[in-house]
Amino acid sequence: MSFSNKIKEIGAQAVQALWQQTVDLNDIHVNETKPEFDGEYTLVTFNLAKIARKKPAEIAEELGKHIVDTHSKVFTSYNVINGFLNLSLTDSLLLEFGKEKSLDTAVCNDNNTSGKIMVEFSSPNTNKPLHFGHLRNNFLGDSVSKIYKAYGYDVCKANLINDRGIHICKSMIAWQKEANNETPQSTNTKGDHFVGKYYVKFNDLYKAEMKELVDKGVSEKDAERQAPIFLEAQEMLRKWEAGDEETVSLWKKMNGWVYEGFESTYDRLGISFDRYYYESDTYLLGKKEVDEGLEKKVFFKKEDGSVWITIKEDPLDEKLVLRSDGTSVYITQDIGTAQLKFEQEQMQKSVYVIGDEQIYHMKVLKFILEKLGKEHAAGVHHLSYGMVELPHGKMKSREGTVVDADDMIDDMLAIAQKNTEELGKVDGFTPEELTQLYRTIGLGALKFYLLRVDPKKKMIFNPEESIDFHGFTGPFVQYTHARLSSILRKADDFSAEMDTALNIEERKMLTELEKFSSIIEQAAIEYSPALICNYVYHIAKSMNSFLNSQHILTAEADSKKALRIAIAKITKKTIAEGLSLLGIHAPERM
RNA sequence: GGUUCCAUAGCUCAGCUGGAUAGAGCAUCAGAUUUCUAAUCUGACGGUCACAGGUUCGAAUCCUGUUGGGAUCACCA
Repeated sequence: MSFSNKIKEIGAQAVQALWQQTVDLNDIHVNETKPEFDGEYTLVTFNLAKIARKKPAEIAEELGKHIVDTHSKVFTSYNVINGFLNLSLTDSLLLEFGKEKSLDTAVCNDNNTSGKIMVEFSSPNTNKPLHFGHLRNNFLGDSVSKIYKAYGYDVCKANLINDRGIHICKSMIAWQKEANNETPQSTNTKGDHFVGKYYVKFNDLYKAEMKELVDKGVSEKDAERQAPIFLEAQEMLRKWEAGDEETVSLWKKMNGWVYEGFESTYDRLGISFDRYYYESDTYLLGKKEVDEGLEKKVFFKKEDGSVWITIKEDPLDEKLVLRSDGTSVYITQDIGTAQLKFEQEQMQKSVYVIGDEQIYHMKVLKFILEKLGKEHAAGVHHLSYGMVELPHGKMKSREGTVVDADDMIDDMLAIAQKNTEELGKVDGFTPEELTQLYRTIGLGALKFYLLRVDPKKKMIFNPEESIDFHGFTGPFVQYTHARLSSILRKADDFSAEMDTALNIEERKMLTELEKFSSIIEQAAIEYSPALICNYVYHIAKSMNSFLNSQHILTAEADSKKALRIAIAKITKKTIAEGLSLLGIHAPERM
């Protein structure tokens, strides 16, 4: 149990003993003590005033005395300031923690909540390559998966490929019209970029046709629907759903190109999945669910044959679940996918990492699943995140105004290389190790940059300003890890009893390090890798400061040396494990 | 218009279920290296927490309203 929870329990027991009142653990407020006061943890007593019917200062005084008297192994002393009860932990408690965690095992192993969770993320469209915004999705999903695993869950990472629909047909049409049978191989282009090029091309053609119609006096809205190339795309979707051989084989060919491109990007990012779902498989399941829902009167059919659900009566809000021509829409396949997922994994929680522009869509999906009486509906959670925007506005693949993910990665690796070379830190590495190091640092900077911001906030990325390597960044944390590794290598296998009086710096480090597992718990509950970023940075910063004033290898006594080596070891492990929850590697040297 | 999210230092962001004098990084300025990795450390400068009310011992945090910005409300995905 974490120190903080332990103190809450002790506090509650003390209230019981002193005033014969039962308090909920949530009503015992325990904070970190502000640095200007003595102590590590502070118990807030204002809200206990009613229970104890005394002034806060008196409560704090009595509680402090009682707590320190009855738990002398945990607390050494207390002080009361303005009604705040500051408690100091005993050296022995901190030393015990230090001894236990400096053993050669993982630092975090005491979260063992059981349960199964599926995290769906990435979920790309097969008509365009990944851009910078998608990276946020991928990193978030990957990190949340890792956090839940550390939290004690059985995790299944899922990728739902949007491999069907009108947008795919658009790339196919443009390719048929313009490509003269050229392929990624013949043009030496990465498959996803190759196909993305034709998606952009379709929109160029589409726009030109629309303009022509508008010039003839057709309204813009009608022009959108009447443009011949748009009608062709619609026709192609019908053919595809009907199983037309030629269409399906073209579709397979072009999707194949895209998958190759995606795989290479995932590989570079160090991201993998346990299950892949394809909408081309699940949309039929969705139709089946819609049929069943019709029987159960959850849905209703309009005269033209389209199928709807009523979300709200007043004001009327209806949602289409099946088109009048019998083809499925986005939500149809989502209903099917949700069912398939649950049949396969029987998970309690199902997280969807999807941009916040789909909040309404996900609400509707959950609503429909509930109406259909699906037991897994309750576990559905939409982890939404804000758009990544450029200083000039949004990225739009249709218009080609995007920061491409592959280009971004290349840039980061180049910057990592440049910085390393400028600092003259390339000696002693083989060329292969250097390539690996640049990848570690470059990707570390990129992932940290995108994960450190609260997911629900939109973020602005200025491509003109490169991502920093100083301060609150991935490389800063990685550097601290490398620094500690270096010191620990020099420490060899030094061992000695570490029982010694702790100074304030040592107490501070150990107290901070102890919070790791509760940070993981909180990050899991809030689905927020940003909390891990903050914590891991905080630890790294404290450690660098610690190293500035506390000598490790030349400590004044063997016991001190042993203690500080232990602190260095725990910090190193905490950083490495924390970074790994973000999908970031911690280098031994950099 | 309905729904919903956001607004904190010049910039990018923390601030947990309300707690002590609102914190980091970047930028600017001034320092620290014969010493375990200076991709580091120490300090200075920088704030009407969008605005106005309310709740209470106590509000950046909760409630209401206002302003500004984003998203969404399709037989698109």
